[in-house]
Amino acid sequence: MTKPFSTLIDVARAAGKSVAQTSRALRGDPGVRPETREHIAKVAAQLGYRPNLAARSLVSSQSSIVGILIGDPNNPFHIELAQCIDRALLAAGFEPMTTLSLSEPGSATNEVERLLRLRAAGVILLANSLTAKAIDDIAQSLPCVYLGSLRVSHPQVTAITVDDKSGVRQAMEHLFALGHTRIAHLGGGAEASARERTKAYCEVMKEAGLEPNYLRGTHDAASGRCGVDMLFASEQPPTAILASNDLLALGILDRLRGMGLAVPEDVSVVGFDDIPHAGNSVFSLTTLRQDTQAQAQVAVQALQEIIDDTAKRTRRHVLPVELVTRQSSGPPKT
Amino acid sequence: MTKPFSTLIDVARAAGKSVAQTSRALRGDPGVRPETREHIAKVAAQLGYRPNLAARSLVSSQSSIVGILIGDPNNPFHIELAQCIDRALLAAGFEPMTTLSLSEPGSATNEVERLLRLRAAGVILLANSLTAKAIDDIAQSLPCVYLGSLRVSHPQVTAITVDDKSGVRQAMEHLFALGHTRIAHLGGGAEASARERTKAYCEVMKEAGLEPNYLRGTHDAASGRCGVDMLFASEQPPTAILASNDLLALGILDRLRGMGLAVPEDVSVVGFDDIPHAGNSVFSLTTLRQDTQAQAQVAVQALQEIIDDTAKRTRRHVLPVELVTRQSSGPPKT
DNA sequence: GTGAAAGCGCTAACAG
DNA sequence: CTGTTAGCGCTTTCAC
Repeated sequence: MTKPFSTLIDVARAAGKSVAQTSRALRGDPGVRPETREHIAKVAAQLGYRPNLAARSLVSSQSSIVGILIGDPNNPFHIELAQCIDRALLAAGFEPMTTLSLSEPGSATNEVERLLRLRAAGVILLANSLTAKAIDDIAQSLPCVYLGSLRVSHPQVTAITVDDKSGVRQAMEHLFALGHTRIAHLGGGAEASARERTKAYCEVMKEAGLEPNYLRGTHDAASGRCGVDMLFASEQPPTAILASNDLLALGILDRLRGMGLAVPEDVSVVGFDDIPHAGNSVFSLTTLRQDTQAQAQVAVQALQEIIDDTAKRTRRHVLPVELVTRQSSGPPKT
Repeated sequence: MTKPFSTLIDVARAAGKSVAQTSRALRGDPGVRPETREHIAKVAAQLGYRPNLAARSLVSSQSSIVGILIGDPNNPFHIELAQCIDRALLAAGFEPMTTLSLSEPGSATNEVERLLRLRAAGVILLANSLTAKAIDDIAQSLPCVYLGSLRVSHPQVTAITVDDKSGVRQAMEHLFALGHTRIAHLGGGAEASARERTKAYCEVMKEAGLEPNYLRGTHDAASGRCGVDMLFASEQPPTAILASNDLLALGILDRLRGMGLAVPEDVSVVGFDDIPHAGNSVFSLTTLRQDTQAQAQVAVQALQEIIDDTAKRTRRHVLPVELVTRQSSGPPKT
């Protein structure tokens, strides 16, 4: 157990070549004769040689590790997105390093600190409810791409955003077309995308000459249940509810059912994200689908550009969303 | 941007001390005068010094990175478990590195290869459906702890197992007590824990003088739906179904509802894991709760022991499960 | 094409 | 308690 790994020197010696040439050969550097390269490769394989990433990182003063900071691990949508990013990162030659334990306060800072110590190549932030200042700080200390809406006031951070406004509009027009007017909205927490959606809801309602009726909670099922209780405490309950995300919508569906209200007969519900569960026939949730693949692709490419310092002026990428109509929405009873 | 990070030498120079002493001070090594330590710490903080983990790893020839290989990222239970492990690892001074993209074939091997290049301290495998041989190979190349059942024939791998047998027995006794005799079972895929549960089901049925009636699929909702179709194609459908995990159970519930069957009036359903969704009133699933915290704790401690080479003979840890009774189980109709 | 040699930032003996 | 020094494994000039 004294020397479990063979080194470049071992390989060089065994191949009868110099370390320099061995290094070049193994890395695919052009300046090596094909037969030499092949020979070295064979010897390396034989010795079970594995490059020591730490040594490589030390000499090049940066590693290929890229952190993925998941905003909410309990949200299947974040997991799906993270998976796509993981894959895209791998394809681009990075070492993805996902962090799940972002629940504790200040852990994002801790996580970034760890990435900094690792001399990570960059970090991808998934819809974290971080303050704009915190995101700025991170972006300043290492290449960073943020997925999710971001207040326009922060142009120095590269953000991949989904078109929240258009999504909300699609959903609302769907409900209007169905004949709804008493449309309530349950919003999310501190994430900028939650704010955007709530804002868009208010806009659309006002445009239609209707009074916005909304509450803000957090992006989880519990908040959805709670929201229903509050919404239905009024004497003029809504006939449709637009949720800021699917988890919230699932909570709404759950409570509605618990109260003996039928969906969509008594109340229509629309979500946002299209998480896997949403398609279940128990829920069959009408929702707004995001293209996670595309988001991941764009995010990784944007990160690469920041790292290469070839970042274009386009520091904001907006991707479309698409309405998926299922059983949870229908015409109002009256 | 030529030198974004200050080094130990910078700190030493600024503090008027030697690198050795600076290193010791910053690491909390005993041989440093308190005031010296403080002074160095202050200077380091001032300079925004961050130890280069790569350099540290290089000289000590191993890093503190520990990989977490999630078996199925789409299973909330795995995510929850991974989160607990992440936290436990962090608390033990390791750098957790979770991998989500384990869906592709052979990716576990790739992932391990990456960890090896990183000279990772170890790896924790979450209920992967890896072959016994693959797990053995991994365990041989770096410290490894497996969470989930493992065939007894592989004593060289340290495994943290939940008491599947006792869990199944609890569930079955609950159903027996309710009056069920036509109890079917939907099993999981290649993971050893799935096999264990199916095996236990058969045992208990036979003990009760009943004929086992089961199908095996995979640990996901789709498989559950499909299983229901097959189970109810017979002229003597079951009055209760024991699912190998909650995802499967959720799929069962979903299809049952789609077929117009009431739960638990027409059919009782019991799951395994107690994922967050299981408690929703839409599902209200009777299931077997696992103590993820405890599992994580034990896993990290076991890993530590392997690394320190103080591993005891106890290479197998079995943790209890507890039946949580909810609305999805009740007496049969007849 | 190829090789020799100079470090990357840090820890761990070894001396004082 | 403190400082000097020798590498850890690798990439990278710079010669040949």
